[in-house]
Amino acid sequence: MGKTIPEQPFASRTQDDRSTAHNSGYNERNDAILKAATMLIARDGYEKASMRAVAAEAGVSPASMYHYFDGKEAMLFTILFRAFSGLESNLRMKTHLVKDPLEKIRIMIAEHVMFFANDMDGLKLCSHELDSMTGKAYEELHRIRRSYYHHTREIVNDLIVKYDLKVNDPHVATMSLFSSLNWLYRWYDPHTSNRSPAVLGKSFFEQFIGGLSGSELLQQDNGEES
Amino acid sequence: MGKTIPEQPFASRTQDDRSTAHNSGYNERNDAILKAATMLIARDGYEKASMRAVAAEAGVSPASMYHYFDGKEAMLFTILFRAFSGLESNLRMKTHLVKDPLEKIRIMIAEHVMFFANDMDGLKLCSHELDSMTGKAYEELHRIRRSYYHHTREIVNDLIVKYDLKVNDPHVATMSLFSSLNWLYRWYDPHTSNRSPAVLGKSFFEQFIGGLSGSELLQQDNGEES
DNA sequence: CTAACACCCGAACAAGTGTTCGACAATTAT
DNA sequence: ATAATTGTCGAACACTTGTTCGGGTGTTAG
Repeated sequence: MGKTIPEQPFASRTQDDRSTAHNSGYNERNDAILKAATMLIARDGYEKASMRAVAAEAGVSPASMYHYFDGKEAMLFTILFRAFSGLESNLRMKTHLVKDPLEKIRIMIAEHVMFFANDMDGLKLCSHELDSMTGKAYEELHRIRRSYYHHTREIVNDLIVKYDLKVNDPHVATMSLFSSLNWLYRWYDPHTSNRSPAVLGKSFFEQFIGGLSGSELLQQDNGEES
Repeated sequence: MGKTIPEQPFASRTQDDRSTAHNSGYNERNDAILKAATMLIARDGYEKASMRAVAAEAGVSPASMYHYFDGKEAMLFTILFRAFSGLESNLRMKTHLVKDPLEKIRIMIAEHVMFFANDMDGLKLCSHELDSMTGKAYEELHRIRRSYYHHTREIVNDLIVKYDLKVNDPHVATMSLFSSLNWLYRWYDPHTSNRSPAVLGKSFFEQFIGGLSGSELLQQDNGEES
């Protein structure tokens, strides 16, 4: 019941102020901790992955972790912040010069799947552990997430307008697309599967467009409301 | 690291042997505990929802809980078992007499959404807390889940054969459908939304069929492989 | 040389965890 | 009435949790 973290400020940038141009060893240890934490939280969940276990995996003492991070939640925040903002800025970059919304949404799906393949654990945490955050840290991550959604949603809107699609419910369609992408971590492992990320992305793309366009199988009664 | 639960047998039936036809008060308390546990685990997660909190919510002392359940994991098992097997048996029942696979898949989707609307917390746990289970209990739940998938997958296969659909990847299509359904708890609340479960189910159905059928938007080059 | 600073850790702390034990009341069976 | 069983709980146990404290290194700055 009692909130452990009252209302931490949570500096937005993940790059730490502590690295003062000298001392190259700092970021190595910092990243080692983040890498260990990402792996263990992805495997065991945020609550079950203890600081001691993360410290052991990173080859550091538990006490030393607090030299790099303010606490456990701040650690998860850094992981999620990097993943979320990487996802969003990558989308912005890759679609910036593209005009056709059909091509834009194709790129968005392909890039998301690729991003997942390159950082499975990180994306799993984005899908599974966002609720472990509280307060302003949660709100900031949620903001980035919403921005990612809005960006995608605008592409979908342009798509509908340009190709004059009769879409039943654009919001449900967009949420279904995100569902497919966010659920990936439950069944798809690019290192094991015979489906490459590129092929999987293509399947998602075609299904999404087909779902938007509708099917000739459903032409028995059209546009009937009470 | 040490496994708290070595390899519990986990009797398959959730109805307890303790109710010997008399004593009507037993099941009341039993269900009150399960209801409290479902709510708190859905809200706080399995690890964070403590036995003491569940006991307080159910109006029972922590010690009394062990008169009804062997432990915390056994409690979650009962919740998940009821939800999973309810979902599966309901699907089997509702599609048993139906012939057309198109109608079958329509029913499957509608029933799943309805099932979710009637037990949001329970279905959330199915999507979010299955990994909290271990050993044979996990395997048993996983078995039911797989059975649910296989049942759905067979309908999809029949659908493809009967309507001669050119589906790129049936497995990916089916997983996308499950993604949409399992991701529901992240964004849809039937008590708040203006979309009724029936309407939402219809949208899902049409999108899924459209995704299977493909779109005329994608006819620029067809069937080209290296 | 001295002071400052980043870095690191063993040990401890307070709080919380799931679970068990023993005792007491209430109900049921004989 | 007596015995047995069921239900209930306060108190405690053993353990883990995130975190802090004090005191160490080793390196750099003045």
